[in-house]
Amino acid sequence: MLSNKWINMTDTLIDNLSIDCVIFGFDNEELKILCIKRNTEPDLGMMALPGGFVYLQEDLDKAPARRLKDLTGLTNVYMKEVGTFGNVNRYPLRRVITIAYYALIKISDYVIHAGEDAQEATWIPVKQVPKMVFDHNTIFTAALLKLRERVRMEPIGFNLLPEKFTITELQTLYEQILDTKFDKRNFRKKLAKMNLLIDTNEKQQNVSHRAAKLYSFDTKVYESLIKKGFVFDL
Amino acid sequence: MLSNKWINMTDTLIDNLSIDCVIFGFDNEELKILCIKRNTEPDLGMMALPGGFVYLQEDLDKAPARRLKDLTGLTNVYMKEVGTFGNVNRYPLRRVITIAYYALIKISDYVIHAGEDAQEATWIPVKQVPKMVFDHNTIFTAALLKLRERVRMEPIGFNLLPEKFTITELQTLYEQILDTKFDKRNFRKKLAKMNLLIDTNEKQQNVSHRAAKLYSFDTKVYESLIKKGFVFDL
DNA sequence: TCAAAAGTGTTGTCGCTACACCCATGT
DNA sequence: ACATGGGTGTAGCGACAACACTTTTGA
Repeated sequence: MLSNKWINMTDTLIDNLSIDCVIFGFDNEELKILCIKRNTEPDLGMMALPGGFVYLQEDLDKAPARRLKDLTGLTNVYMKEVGTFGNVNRYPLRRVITIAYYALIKISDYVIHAGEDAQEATWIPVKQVPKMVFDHNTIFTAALLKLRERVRMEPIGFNLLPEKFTITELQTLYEQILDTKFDKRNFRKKLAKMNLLIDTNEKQQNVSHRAAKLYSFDTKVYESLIKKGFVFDL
Repeated sequence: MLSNKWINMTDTLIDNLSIDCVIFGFDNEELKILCIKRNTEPDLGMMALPGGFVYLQEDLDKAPARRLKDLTGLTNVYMKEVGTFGNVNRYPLRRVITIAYYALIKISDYVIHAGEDAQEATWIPVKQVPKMVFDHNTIFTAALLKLRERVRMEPIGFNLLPEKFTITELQTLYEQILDTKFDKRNFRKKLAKMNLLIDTNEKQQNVSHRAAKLYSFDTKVYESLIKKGFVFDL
């Protein structure tokens, strides 16, 4: 056991080890990630993934959760490791390796909590991500690949959609993530077989066409599907 | 760009960042990993995964390759990242986070090069892995899960089998990795459809039963299968 | 001639894909 | 009434699992 009896190390940052977050969100049209403008040197003002350093007395996976909370106000967010990026010269000032994570959040939740962070954070469609600092484009690409891989193993839509959503929204989400098109009828059939959706008996409001039914996820079924390593091929 | 013009940093180790390797091998009967007895404190003499620290001037993924070469004499080995292990107290002396990798090697190759390393390295069946130091059992379990996941995406058998092998050996390998049994006929049928095997026109020697044909992998087909993200479900 | 593993086909079931029309709602 | 997306069923095909016997070889 480490002890901080003699020296208070709680606020000490490890300066050769950082974390970066690829935060995915879905606005019912496009899959997006949250980018910031750097407010420190080097490359002040350039676009970047939100990231930061790890405290000496902080478990590694707590660091991205902390960063995410600072930025969005959200806690208990779905978050997975993407991988490690450790080329010698990836960071210009000194040797820093970074651990990348991706997070899935509901944009609607984020909107409520926005503005707590001073940095300009913006949602950028994954198909229009600009040149970012350091190796952040590489990290982003790796994160998107991981998401595509994972989406077949776990019913991830759960984390990106609002509490109540239409089946078309769910289908659009999967089409955006996997960059494909699905047949509407087949999609609904497969989904139906999973017993994953609960009919809320509500409908869309104020749409200029037939209003779609709103559904929510059945958390129980969701948990058990994950547990048995279900393959979620849509 | 970092410069080592003024200080020679080539031999400087980063002391809060280590790598650990889960090295898988297959002896035509069981799936095994290579473990060592620690020859340094702490926990001298206990079983551990081979690992080490990273040089300041070394790309992160070069470190496990270097460690593997020191231990086995092998280069150009199939190697993938497992993940990062960074709990505050995982290493007793100080805060060290570790990046774990898994490697797939042909045991037959290893035997030839054995003995170059002073540490006692032993092959241990994955079903009989003992208590190891620190969080190495957690790392091993994560690596095995990754391997099981990956084995469905890439024809990994390639890396674990000798140049020439029988179909039964290949089947046994997959059964060992996934901890299941397959039907012999169905296994062979699916395999045949992939065009992945080349008949070497040779047979087993000195077996006290009907000798099996020896096959080798068709590297071309293998590459193209990987490229198109083939799902290798057996 | 026995033991031990190699090798080989068929059948039923299930899941997948492809495909086109009517329905509800707001303007 | 029209424009817009919501919602529904069927048929053919291919993939998969289950299943048992004959062949080769060495002892």
